[in-house]
Amino acid sequence: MAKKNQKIPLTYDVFDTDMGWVALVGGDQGIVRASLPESTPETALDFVQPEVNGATHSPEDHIDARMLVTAYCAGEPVDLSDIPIDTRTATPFFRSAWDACRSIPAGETRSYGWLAEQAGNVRAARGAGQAMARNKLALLVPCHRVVSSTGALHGFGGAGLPLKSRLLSMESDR
DNA sequence: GAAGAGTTGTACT
DNA sequence: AGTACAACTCTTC
Repeated sequence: MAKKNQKIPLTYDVFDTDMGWVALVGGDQGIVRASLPESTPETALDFVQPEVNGATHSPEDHIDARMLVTAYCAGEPVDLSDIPIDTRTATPFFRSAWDACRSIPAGETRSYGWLAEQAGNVRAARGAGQAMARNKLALLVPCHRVVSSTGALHGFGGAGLPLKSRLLSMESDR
């Protein structure tokens, strides 16, 4: 008990969606880490590998999250913000940025500047971008709805860019 | 349209 | 505590 590092019991789950396999890792407070839809469950798990290490496979604990994410990937207008997320490991700025990002309605896009302003400082657009970059909650935080001020689809780590475009198209077409 | 400078925040050493 | 890095935005050529 000397350490104040409270290791909460983590549980993970992997399931197949219309877009691919998604892995979720969560604790008592909510989802701690989530992966993007991948071609194979192995890849999805690899995305959350640092968290899965030591976690227990408990699909029952993420039954609602699985249902929501599955519906979302199928094109259903579900509200992913219903899924509880645990951002205790992140800084207040990140938390605010993610919260603001979840506040963006489906089909709409906001700029990093807007996100930064919601988080506290409009000048912190770069920091806001980093908040999205370090976002561990993938689909749960609609970071794909955040674009640059000029409207260009920036960043998204490469492999996520096509997915971002696809998600935007799906939401916009809806 | 393209290039360069400026600011803020996080992570690592 | 200081340094390095980042998915930005704005001003100027």
